[in-house]
Amino acid sequence: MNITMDEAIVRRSLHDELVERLQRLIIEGELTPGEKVPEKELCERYNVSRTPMREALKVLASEGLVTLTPNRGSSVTAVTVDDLEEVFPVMGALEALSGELACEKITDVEIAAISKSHHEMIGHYKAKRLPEYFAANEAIHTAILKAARNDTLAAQHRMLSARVRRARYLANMTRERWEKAVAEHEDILAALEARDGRKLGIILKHHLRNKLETVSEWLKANDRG
Amino acid sequence: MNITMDEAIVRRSLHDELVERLQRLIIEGELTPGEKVPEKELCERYNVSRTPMREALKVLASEGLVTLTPNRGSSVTAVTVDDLEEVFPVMGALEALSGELACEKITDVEIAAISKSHHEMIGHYKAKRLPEYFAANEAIHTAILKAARNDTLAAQHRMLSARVRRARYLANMTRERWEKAVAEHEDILAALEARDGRKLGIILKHHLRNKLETVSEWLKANDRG
DNA sequence: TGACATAATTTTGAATGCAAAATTAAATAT
DNA sequence: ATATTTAATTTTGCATTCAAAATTATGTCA
Repeated sequence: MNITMDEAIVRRSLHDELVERLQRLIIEGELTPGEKVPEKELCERYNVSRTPMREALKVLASEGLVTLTPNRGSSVTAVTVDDLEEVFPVMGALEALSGELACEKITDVEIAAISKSHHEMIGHYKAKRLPEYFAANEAIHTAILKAARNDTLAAQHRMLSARVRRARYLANMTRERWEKAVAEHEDILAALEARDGRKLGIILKHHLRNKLETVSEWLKANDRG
Repeated sequence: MNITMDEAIVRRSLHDELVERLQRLIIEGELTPGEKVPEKELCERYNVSRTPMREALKVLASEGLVTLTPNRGSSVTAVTVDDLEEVFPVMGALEALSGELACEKITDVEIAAISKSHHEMIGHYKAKRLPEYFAANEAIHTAILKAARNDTLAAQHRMLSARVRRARYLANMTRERWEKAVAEHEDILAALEARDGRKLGIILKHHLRNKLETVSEWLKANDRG
């Protein structure tokens, strides 16, 4: 066998592991939208048989990352502007809810941690370190979601965010947008510290809408879909 | 073979068909919460092999209807009060959004259809025909969701509603609650006809909260969770 | 008899095998 | 040469098989 085994899987159920790995491949763009999923190739790469691979693909399909066409396999779902305009309102509703719930339940310790991430993020912004900025940003949103203490909410959000994260990776922000996003984050932290759930919900929804605009402008410019 | 074949499947992909059938089994309570899913039995019943059955179970697991435990198979996820209290806020947010979007996009024809269902529902209420009432009720909510023109939203809602519908089946309403629900439906129709999205969103969220109370009271009374 | 160990059985997870469908390649006719 | 069959190949969906893990049954000894 002439296969590189260095990516072979060891722990827990294969299909579960595969779901995660394929998700990453799609989100990070190694598998590009519209492309047919090379089932056989992936099986060889991860050194698994088709059974767990196909199980994983079924799960990804139910999450909307992959599209199954009867008798002709699976392809990576394309991210179109239309698609994003569907997903974002739903995510917006979920984020708003997460903000409201978080304010009810968040602890001082958690707020402190978010505040820390926030200031780190500002530092990365000022130094124009985009990847680190993104990481801190994501940490904040994840922390808010976690503070909402609702696994169902978190799961739904995670599913949708997988569908758009890919797009977010590609679209880079203009100077003004970035500035605006940072300003919004100041409001987010303030609302959180004031435990003003309604306000936080509204801000998060707006914040997301701005992201949508960034991304969908980019998509329209670099049309492919 | 000593198996009744009358439930055997013919059309489209087996796993897809199975997802639907198992969902029904769970929602309608033939498979009860906590119970281990009798994989082999179900395979025989539907006359399929374990491969598509397991694919279907993986999908249901990602939707939260069943729980997979490594090396010891799948069991029907139990609906506890805690669980419901997680799911309902999320559904509430989605329903509110569906109300808002529906008001923006709904056609006069669709409103007329909903109005018709509404009046039928009132008829069933007055005649105390509970099952027919439920059916008309569901038709209305489905129509609103459809009018929102957002497949992502519909899909998310459908997933969550599967998790609670089962509970709704069991819990029957008191006279006052029923009356209240009908009154709320008058408001729903009115907001829809006025195309007042914000208002409809709020009403739908309240409406759902009342449902939660009905169901969770029942669950607490008949505790099994 | 009851606690523990050991063997038989069942269940589970995943690989392999096989037939039908789809795709590609080759061949024939126009 | 181009369109149209026809044949070969690949891919897909599902059944079957197999090994490992878990469960149950049986046996042993205090």
